[in-house]
Amino acid sequence: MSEIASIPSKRESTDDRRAAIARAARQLIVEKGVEGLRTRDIADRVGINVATLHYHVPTKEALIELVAESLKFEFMSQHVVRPRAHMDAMGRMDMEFVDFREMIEDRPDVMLVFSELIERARRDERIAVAIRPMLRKWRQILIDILSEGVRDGVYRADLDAEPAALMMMGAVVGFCRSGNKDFDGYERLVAELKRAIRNPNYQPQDTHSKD
Amino acid sequence: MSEIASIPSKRESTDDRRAAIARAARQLIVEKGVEGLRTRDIADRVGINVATLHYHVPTKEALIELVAESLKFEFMSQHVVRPRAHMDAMGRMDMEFVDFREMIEDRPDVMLVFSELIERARRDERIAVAIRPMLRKWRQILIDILSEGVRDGVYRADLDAEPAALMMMGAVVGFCRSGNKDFDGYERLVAELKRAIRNPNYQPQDTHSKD
Amino acid sequence: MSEIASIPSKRESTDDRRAAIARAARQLIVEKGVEGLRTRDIADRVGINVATLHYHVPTKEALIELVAESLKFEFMSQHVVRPRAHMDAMGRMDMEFVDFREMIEDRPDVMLVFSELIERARRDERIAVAIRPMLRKWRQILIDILSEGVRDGVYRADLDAEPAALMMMGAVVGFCRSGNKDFDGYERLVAELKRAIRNPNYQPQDTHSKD
Amino acid sequence: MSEIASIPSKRESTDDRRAAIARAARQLIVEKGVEGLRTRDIADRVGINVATLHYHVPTKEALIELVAESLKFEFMSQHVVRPRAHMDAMGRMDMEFVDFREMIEDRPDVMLVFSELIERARRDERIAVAIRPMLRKWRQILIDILSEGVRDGVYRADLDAEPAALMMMGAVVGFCRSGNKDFDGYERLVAELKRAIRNPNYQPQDTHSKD
DNA sequence: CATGAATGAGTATTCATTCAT
DNA sequence: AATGAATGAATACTCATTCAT
Repeated sequence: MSEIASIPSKRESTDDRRAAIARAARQLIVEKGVEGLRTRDIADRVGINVATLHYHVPTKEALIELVAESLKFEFMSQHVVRPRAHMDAMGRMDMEFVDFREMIEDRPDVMLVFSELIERARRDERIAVAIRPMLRKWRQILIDILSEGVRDGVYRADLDAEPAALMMMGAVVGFCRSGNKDFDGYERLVAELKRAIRNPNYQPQDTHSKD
Repeated sequence: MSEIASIPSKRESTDDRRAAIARAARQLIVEKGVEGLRTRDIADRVGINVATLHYHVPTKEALIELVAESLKFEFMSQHVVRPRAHMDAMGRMDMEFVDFREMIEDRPDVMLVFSELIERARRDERIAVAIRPMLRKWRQILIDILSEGVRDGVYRADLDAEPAALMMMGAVVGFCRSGNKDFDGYERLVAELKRAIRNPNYQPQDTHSKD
Repeated sequence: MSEIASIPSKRESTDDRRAAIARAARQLIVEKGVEGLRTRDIADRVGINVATLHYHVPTKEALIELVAESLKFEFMSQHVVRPRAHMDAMGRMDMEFVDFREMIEDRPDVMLVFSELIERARRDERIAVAIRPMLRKWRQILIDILSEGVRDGVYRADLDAEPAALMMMGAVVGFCRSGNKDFDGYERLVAELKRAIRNPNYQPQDTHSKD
Repeated sequence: MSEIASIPSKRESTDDRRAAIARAARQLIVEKGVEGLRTRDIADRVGINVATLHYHVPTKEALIELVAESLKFEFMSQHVVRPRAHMDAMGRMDMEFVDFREMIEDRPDVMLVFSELIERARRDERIAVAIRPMLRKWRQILIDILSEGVRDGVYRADLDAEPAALMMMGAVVGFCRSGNKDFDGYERLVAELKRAIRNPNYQPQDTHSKD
């Protein structure tokens, strides 16, 4: 289940090996970037021979696709775990920010690798194919929340959901890219984003909210 | 900078060569990324031998620094050209957006290369040294404008200038990174950013605004 | 042939497997040459795992020997099938040409693989050991026929059987090597070979001819 | 001009290097076959680094083409050196055999490499492109001599020049392929070939022969 | 008998960099 | 200042072979 460098664990199933390889590759991408990624290093970290690596993942291209897929899986499963249909727009947006913070705290490699792959996707169609759906889905979730929020009056009436979604994504991705580990900074950014979209005239009449 | 006006050709060509090399390198970074950058390709594009390239720029590291410097020069000179001290915050912010649009229209490589280098700066301190001042200066300019705007009442009173600046930078950089060439999209984004920070109660005709 | 009739499945399969492997190997040698021969490809074509292939044929060298043996078997059995002792030299030579034509028509791989192995035999003594007897036997058969034909006056009196045999072998092997599938060409070649050796003064109606 | 393994000879011109590489490659093909040819070995024998080898000959495919070309050059220049127009068919054919013997004695690699490439040409169109003209030219020369000889009555009237040419080529190539260094054998073969085509009724002293 | 996984020893090719001219 | 030639150190990928099950 978990081989961290030192544990040799001979003769694993391909699925387990591929998972371990994806994990090691992601770590290494964080450390050295996609350009600094070496099959040898990955094999070493997994504790297998390079040839064994190639047995499970035939080419480096396939390897990067594997990384992209592993990211996609992790990234997209997020919204499946906690059902949010019953919440209002603001609540769901809050959940987004909480989830995101959780991610950059617990699995900081996700966003860094994601950012690397975004850069690479511009020139590599195969990466683009794996990355674009993630961006698209994220954007759509935000657009949906924002649109609903505008309809319900919690967000500015003049809010244009599409660019607003891009703005939010750009803001948080930009934060992660900078390598900033300062979570206060993250909270200040989130607070500002919330103010940027909220309807200043909104009266939380029936629910009588706290703030 | 280093060439003495009276000596016309022999001595100054190094600087010319370096400029040409920087230009070619930037083009190639756009096409293939920093990771796909090859000294041979640069030399070919400049029309010189690889050995000659190394004569002018000794190592690849120095080359990337040269690129970063050339970017810095271009990026930072922007705000020097047009004096803006006399304008109000909103006007200056508008100028920012116009300048930025001009840049991505006229020299689309600037932002793409910039984005590449941001990614690289995370692992390469020498790049970081060249890149960080640019980000810092940009952020400071935005913070200044935003702070002034808040003071003058044109921007939201509850606007937190620092994260707001990051938000704006992230939004436009994110737009460029996506490789989007749709300038309508850019204008929609800019419009949304303006609404995101503006003071909804601001009376533009009135010079001394009220709450 | 080697499996004992009463034991039906378990024991005989190794021989069957080896035969199937030899067949697949020969096909692949025709397609890609000995140098392009891959154990994996053979295993795939036979429908077994590479490890299984190695169980039946331990090394690649053994594999090539197996191919050579299979060729030898096929090649040398030819002259056993039809008893020819009763025929005269010319008739037996005709049979040789007919047999050969049958072979390159029905099992075109035999000569192509043979030619590959001849080339390889020059450097690989183990292959030479398997190939040389075939060449030797073939040459001897031709020498015998030619010698008899000379004795009987059907072939030129000044014919030197040994080099003549080499000439004939070289001619037909050369034809096959070229990858030529034109059987008219083959017949023209054969006709020329026959004229090249025949005794121009031979009187066919006369059974006991003298010079 | 001549670097034989031990002489390092730094900084040669590309043409010289390519010639040396072709020479070394041919030696190695004789020793280990095309399939056993290793870029490293060639570089070692030339006395250069592998990377230097690739500088002069970019890929292995190009290397084999270079070998084929070098062969072509040597093989085809043969008939240019000594003008033979004034000779009669038999004389010219004799010259062919003498030339050929000279070749297998002085440059025994030529025919061995040639034979290797013939084998390879069946699957590699690029090699075929270099090899086929050689075969074609050789065949044409023989056909021309044979046709003239038939016309002049020195060769059999029923001789079919085309297959006869193939027969002769096959015979001598077959001789070389066998790795036979026995020149007596060669002479016996040649003698037999001559008898195989000659007109038994030809009167040499008589200039205007009769049927 | 069969197989999925593993591996050592290659193998061509790449690339930044250096050197002699 | 410029260049053709040269090179060391990598690098992804291959392949026959082995091992545990």
